[in-house]
Amino acid sequence: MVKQKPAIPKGTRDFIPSEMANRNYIFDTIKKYFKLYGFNAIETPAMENLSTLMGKYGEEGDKLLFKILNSGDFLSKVRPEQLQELNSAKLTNKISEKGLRYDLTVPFARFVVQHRNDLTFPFKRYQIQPVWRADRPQKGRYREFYQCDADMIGSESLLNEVDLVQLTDDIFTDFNIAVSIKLNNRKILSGIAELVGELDKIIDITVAIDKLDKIGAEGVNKEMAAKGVSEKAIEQLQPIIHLQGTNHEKLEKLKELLKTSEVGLKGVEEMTTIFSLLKGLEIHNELELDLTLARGLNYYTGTIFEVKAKDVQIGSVTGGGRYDDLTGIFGMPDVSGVGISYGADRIYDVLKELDLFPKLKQDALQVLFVNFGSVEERYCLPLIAALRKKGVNSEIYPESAKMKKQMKYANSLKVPFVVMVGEEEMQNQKLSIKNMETGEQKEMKLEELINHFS
RNA sequence: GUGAUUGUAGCUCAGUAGGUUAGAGCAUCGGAUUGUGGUUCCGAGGGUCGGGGGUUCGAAUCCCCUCAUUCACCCCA
Repeated sequence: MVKQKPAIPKGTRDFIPSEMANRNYIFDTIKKYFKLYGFNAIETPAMENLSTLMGKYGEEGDKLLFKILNSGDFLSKVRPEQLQELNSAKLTNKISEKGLRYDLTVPFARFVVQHRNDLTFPFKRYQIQPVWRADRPQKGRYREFYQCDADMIGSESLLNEVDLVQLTDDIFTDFNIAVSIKLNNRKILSGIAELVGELDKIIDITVAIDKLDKIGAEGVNKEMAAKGVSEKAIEQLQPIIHLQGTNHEKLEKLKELLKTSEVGLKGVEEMTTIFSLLKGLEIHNELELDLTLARGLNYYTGTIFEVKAKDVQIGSVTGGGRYDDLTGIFGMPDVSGVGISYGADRIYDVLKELDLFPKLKQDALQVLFVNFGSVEERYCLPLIAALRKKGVNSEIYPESAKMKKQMKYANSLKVPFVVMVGEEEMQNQKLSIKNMETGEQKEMKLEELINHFS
């Protein structure tokens, strides 16, 4: 037999118990706040019909979808000349009709339309599940990762945006991660594009402006020119690229700059409202209107969010925004929603790098019974059952192995107490109990041991 | 998709001006110690040197191809 090297697909990971404890800490914390803000849990399947997923994430996103081969003889419906053509895109349509979900928002939109009769609007849901992207993995980027989404749908109120900012602030404050919460508005971006007469280049412009920190103003201008943005437009964009000051000051200037654009002004108005509402609240993290924030996902139409950890070099840990008509394509038009997605895996990386995981209390094994043989086993089983009934995690070592081996096992599992019941203890109706931390050993009755844990 | 990086034991890595049977630490198993762990000492098992081809008397080491890895860009959580 050929030995096979154990391996898992690129960009995926296993989690050992100690890592799971930390991951659960993240999920539990996020879940706690989701509930606190009135969101209810739902789940959707790992796979969706490709027709549901395709075309929602932009050209790049479509490429990154994991597609599932049809079951059975998937080539039976393909004509030989179609195979000859060697056109992957065309052939894919014939042999694959399902794919792994790319995010939780689009499946959620599908879910809302499909279950509209069972839901009360405005509807608030949270969803913590893995998503898959056929990206090239690198630091903080995985092919399978968990998103923790909170969305509200069926309400245009900007109170929802304010709520999501507060939620985000609460969550990262709890994690003790200093973050910068960046806000922008697609309407403002549209207004800017309209202003300079390059409506179709809006994505190119924002992507270029997004690189301001990295390549400088001159680099940004060069990139825009390379993408075919006219010289005049670039000239007009300069005051926007160099926009500075407080959020309030920026909005005031934008109001002036965008006075000829209806959409633009609407966006400025929305952001002004949001910032003004937030002003009356206690927010612990940095809050910034960031015009360079673009977000590639196609479906955003209003406010967009992004959260970056201040002390760790990693992609954004959270992102989201408002989508005015994501449900329209599934047959339920004019329903606005807004949502946000926390990247559990990146939050994990940040917490780990900053060494911020709390010392978790031991919820694993608390008591191990040493196994001395078949007579002793029989004697111990009811004692263990009694301990378990009292909620004490206990077990007996499954074989009557050497004492040293059993103690070593207890030690590596960090079991706080080891119970020894041999001939002598059975006669005295007592248990020898060793405290593995101090090394102390005492004789006591079962009740005394139980009391120790209550 | 583009550009780099690295591939040697289960894990982390030494070892290259080409030269006998390829090493260490950790982990595992056994013993010192047949009812006492985390310290110590002794010992054992475990390797197609990522794969294929080439150069050479001789390749982990040099050359070519290939696969994988990690990182950056793009994009994103």
